[in-house]
Amino acid sequence: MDTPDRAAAPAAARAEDSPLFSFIDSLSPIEPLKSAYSTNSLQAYHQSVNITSVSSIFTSPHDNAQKESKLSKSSFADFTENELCVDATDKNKPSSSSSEVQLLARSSTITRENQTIACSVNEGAVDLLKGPNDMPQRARFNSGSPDHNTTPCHGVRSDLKQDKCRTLEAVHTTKNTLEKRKCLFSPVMPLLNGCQPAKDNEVLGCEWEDLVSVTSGELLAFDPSMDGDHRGIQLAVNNAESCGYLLSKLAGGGDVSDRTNPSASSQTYYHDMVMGDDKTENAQFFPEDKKTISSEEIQDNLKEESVCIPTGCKVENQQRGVRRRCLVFEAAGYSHRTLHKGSAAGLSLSTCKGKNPAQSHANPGKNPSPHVFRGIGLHLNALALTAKDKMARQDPSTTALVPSLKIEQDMHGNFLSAGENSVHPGAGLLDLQMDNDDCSAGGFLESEHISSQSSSPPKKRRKSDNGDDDSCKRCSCKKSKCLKLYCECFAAGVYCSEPCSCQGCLNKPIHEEIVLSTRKQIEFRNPLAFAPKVIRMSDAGQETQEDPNNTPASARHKRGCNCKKSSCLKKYCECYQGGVGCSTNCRCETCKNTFGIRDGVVPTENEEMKEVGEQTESCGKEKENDQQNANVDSEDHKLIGLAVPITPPLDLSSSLLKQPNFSNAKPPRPSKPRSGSSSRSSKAPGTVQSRKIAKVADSVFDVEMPDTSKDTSSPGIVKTSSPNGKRVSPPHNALSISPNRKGGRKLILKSIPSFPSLLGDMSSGSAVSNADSTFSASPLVLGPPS
DNA sequence: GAGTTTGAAACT
DNA sequence: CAGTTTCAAACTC
Repeated sequence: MDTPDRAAAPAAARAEDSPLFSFIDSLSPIEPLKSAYSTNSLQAYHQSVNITSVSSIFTSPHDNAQKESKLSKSSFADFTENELCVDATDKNKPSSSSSEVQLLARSSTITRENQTIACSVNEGAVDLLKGPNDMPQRARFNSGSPDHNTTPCHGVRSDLKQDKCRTLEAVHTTKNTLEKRKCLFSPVMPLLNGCQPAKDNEVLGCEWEDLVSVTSGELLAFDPSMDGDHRGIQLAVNNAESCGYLLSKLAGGGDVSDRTNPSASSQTYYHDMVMGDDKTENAQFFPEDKKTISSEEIQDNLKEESVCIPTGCKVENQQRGVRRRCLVFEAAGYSHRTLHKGSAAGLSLSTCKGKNPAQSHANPGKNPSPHVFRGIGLHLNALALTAKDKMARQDPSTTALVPSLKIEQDMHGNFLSAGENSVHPGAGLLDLQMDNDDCSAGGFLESEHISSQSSSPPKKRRKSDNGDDDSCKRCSCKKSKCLKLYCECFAAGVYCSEPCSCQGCLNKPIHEEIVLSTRKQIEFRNPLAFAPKVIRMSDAGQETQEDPNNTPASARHKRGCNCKKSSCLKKYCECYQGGVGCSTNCRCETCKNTFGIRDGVVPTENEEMKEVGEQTESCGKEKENDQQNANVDSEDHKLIGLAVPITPPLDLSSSLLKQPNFSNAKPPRPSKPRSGSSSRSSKAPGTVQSRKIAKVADSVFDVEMPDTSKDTSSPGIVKTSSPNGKRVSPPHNALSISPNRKGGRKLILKSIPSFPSLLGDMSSGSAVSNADSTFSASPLVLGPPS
């Protein structure tokens, strides 16, 4: 089976490529896309929107490039796999019985070429797996190469990574795709904001180049010769005008696409970015034959579980996801390769990439791009769970999935970060989180995919299959029907699966509508409900610089815990559970969180925690207001940084999409204002916190929200947060609506927006949404379910 | 494995 | 918005 497919697909792809190239150059390569879209049955409306927007806009090149790239990626992946498999001997793709095997074969073949890359990736991946949360990751990243870090591979297992990375340029393309997306966003952002063109140009140019190069690369990937073409394309793309145009179009793309949902425009955009790409990948890249094949293969994989792909229509989505993942991996590896190669041909690529990598390398913290990819800002919840899940995954296939998941995350992250990147370097922070979270996030994604795939209840998620972990445990809900946040699965945006011991569970693909509607409701009530519980700043430039170790500490619990008896030393404490130190948002009474004490609590023990250093800032000692303030600021900054990266997307989303949620979104319940441990909070929670918050808010806003947002600093925010010392800030509000909260929450808020975007992607996809974000977002965006 | 504890989530 | 109840995870035995 495979062989023929392979042959056909590659041939087609190549054929397209050359034309595509020309098209791209001329800016009129839509046809292929159409075909792809047409072929893709997924979401007709989404597609149409996407297509229209894209094609109509300029995107021809970009879109095409992106799509193509994606397609090419996927196709590459497939091809590579196939080819490799064949070459390697594993030809047995037959049933694709073992994608892994194939991968391995590939990897073996390719490995030589990309040894360096694979190694780096592997390292990162391995580390990640081991230490989802903490420093270890950083360390790994740090130790590794920033690039590696940037590579989405984190979550991915070494095997997979290697495979994919080795697989080829495909990897590179993937990465490029991400960058592209970023570029798109970034440019868009500036345009929207009317930000500096110059920077934009650079960024855009670079990014675009990357994108283009990527796309082209993807397309071309097969043929090295393509590089030259890419260059040409890149050049064309490079034009700021084009970029701006594209961006404007993208921004405005909603108009075109909007037809259905105005709010969806942004989403749509995202969809286009993600889904569209995927689709394109699938469709375009793969000729129909290929598609069918791919789907079949996927199904097979599904059976095997190695690949989590849903059957039927969903299959496409999953495939997308898979491919994305593949792409990501590929991209990561690819990028590395390119770097290593430093080939002249690579110039085009290198320039673009060069920057990214360079940035990343140069300033791990800074470089958003790389980091960005990783972290989407997905929900920590998912992270925790997912990470475990990932880990848990027994099947090798799972491993593959993991990577894919990461990829998706990365993708999302890219989107989110993209805008940010251009605007703020802070994106890196997000990335960091993502990094840490990657595993989880990836897992989450997987789970989703799986769940979707599995539409069968059992597959849902494998959080704890292995049982490794703790976090991955499955739920055992009895009364909530797994439709409340009580349910870990639901909270994580994952369908319940076999491992779950829940009763009367409605959190299954079968009840997707119910699930989505419920999600909507919950989100409506609390926009942050599905947001990550913990924000990690792993790499935040600042922190990183200070101490890699600090990372964990830097991470903060979004809402903050309200622990009374557990002293934040048990899993009852979300902060502790998330491996992060308590923040000013926490209302814990006797905080002894080893990851970082909040304030008030003296770190007798804390001292041990290196983190303390970091945290100390936050934990602070509110008592020492001044110092605290400074510290807080630092934290805030961290948070801000995180938020910032996300923000751009938000802006976009908010501006374009403006989901009802945001508007409606109320500030989530701020957790009760408990006096919180800190003496202070009880006494003058408002004052101290307010101060901090104000500062933070200011800084944040400064960074994030250039203009309007600052209003957030408005007293109102303080109020909300004040009582307990925690700040309650629903991300959503911050975004679109309100200026209510700011502070640390702002970060969250920003991140939130990202969700929607992601959702969009996911939503378009199959029933199963992605991770939390998808989940939360999807409903919002799609809105249908309710 | 059952029971208790805990704190978040949900409700009023 | 605050207080109470419900819930399921975390923990203990």
